[in-house]
Amino acid sequence: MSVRLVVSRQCDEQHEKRCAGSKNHGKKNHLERVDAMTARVSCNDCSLSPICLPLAVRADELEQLDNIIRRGRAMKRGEHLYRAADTFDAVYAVRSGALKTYSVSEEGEEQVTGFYLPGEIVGMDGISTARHVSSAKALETASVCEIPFDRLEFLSSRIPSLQHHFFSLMSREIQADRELHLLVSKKSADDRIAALLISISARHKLRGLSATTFRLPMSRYDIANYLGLAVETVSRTFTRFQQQHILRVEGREVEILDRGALCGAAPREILQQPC
Amino acid sequence: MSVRLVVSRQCDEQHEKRCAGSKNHGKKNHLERVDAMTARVSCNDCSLSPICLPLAVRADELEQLDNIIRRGRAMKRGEHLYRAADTFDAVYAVRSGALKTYSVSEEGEEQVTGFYLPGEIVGMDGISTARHVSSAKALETASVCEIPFDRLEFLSSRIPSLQHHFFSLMSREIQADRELHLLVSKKSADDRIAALLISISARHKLRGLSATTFRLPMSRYDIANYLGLAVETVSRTFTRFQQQHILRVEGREVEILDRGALCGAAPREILQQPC
DNA sequence: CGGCACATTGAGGAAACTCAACAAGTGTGG
DNA sequence: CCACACTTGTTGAGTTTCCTCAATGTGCCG
Repeated sequence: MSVRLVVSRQCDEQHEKRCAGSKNHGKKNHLERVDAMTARVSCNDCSLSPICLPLAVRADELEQLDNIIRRGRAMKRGEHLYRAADTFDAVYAVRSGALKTYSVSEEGEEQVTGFYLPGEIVGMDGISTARHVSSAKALETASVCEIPFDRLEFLSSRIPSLQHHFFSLMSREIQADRELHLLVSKKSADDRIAALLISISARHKLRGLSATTFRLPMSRYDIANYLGLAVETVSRTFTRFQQQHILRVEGREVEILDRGALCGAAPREILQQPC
Repeated sequence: MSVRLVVSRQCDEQHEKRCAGSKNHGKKNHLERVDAMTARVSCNDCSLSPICLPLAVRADELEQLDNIIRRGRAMKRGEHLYRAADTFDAVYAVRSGALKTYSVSEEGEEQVTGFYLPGEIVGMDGISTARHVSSAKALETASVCEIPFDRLEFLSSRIPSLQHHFFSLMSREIQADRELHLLVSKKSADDRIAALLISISARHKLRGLSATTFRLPMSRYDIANYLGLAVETVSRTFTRFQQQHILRVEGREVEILDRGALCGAAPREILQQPC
């Protein structure tokens, strides 16, 4: 039942077309060198496969999926994966590192719309417009797998479970947005920050990492922006949580000392899971 | 200050080329005439077809779609279409009237997550969990067409344009949520209310109804809840808009007197189109 | 007509914002 | 290797927007 996957297949024609149109064209070669190891790992050998796209397909179908994916594009901190108004032709699975998505209003104010950790899919908001409506930026050194959307659609119509999984992913994205809506429109600053911490904690845990100790990939500004708060409020809340022995915070390093208190502050429906 | 909020969750006119095939015969003011006959009208004869699901399929495929749809379920004001935790097995196209969706937090507080007008699709948030995560309730006398989701998935894998349209719909839902996020987390009460009014106005216009004079299907409480405000704030804002001759308000009847002021007081690029 | 949900208006208070200053960490170039 | 600019984060003081509480008005339905 196991399928051996060809490591290479890096440059099929779709890929070339895409590269040609990409603004980041110039960086490609450099980046592929940088990440030579991870770039070549097939889905089959990827540790993220249980929580990433491959979970939706049977082993014997995985090769088809594997073939359309361009793996391991490396990104440096601050680099853009795509920008608002870029043509949409792919979605991306985060392989390592972390990204944020954001849009910019006409006055130039930024709105952070999401944070993405390994195994999560970025870029689904551009489907309807054929252009990205937001931008995606690496919060730290990261790498992503590119999944050309037209091919994914084609494959989806052949593999029902993949189609379903993709509907499912988008549905989950909607759910998450609704929970965020509740958070931002009804909850206090404390609740919002607690909820974000718990969410990140849970996502770390899902990846087999510590649920209590982790490094926040984003700045206070990003947190504040995402949650609809002022930076100062975020900072003060962290300080207070620390005084109350709920957290230990040192810059971006966080240790959750009293999960119960956090959960109490943050309603649990935000987490989709018991605290 | 500026806000972005989509004109319509699902049915703006910038659709894929695929929709070119659908004929739009007489899309007049049918929406207001809720006659008993509507229950039996096939998609083919439905005045909403240019902005509803049928726009995604060719004429010769429409019959297949038509066959899986259970049409014209009538609902009375306050009646539920589904409730959170109900098993998810269908999505619904609003045929007439209006619905709201909402979830209830553990503390029992309600969070209104969306308003749905004729031609829009409700219920897509339940796909990933196989259960609805929110409830949908009629704001007034309404009727909906039920679309069993497993059949829709099956059909989607046969009709690429339908699959794409559905991805597109969900993507648009995500976009709308992101814009709402910006609105709620960054904008003033004035801006939020202005943006909602403009959104509803635009959606009415798209349906061939007046963009300046319309009746809000939802209560002040729902508006406040949706926008993350107190009812009193909504009320006061309406009053002030009226004093400033931006609106004429009489209960739920609204007339937009100064669209420019609305757009400026809240934003012009809400619409991705001139205001 | 009363009962009830919905809506408006006023007064006072509080959570979070803005402004401002400062501290610490990061990177760049001389 | 240090000086300097710059970004990021923290803390304080005063202000503002919006919320809460409370009272009253209005329309609808049995």
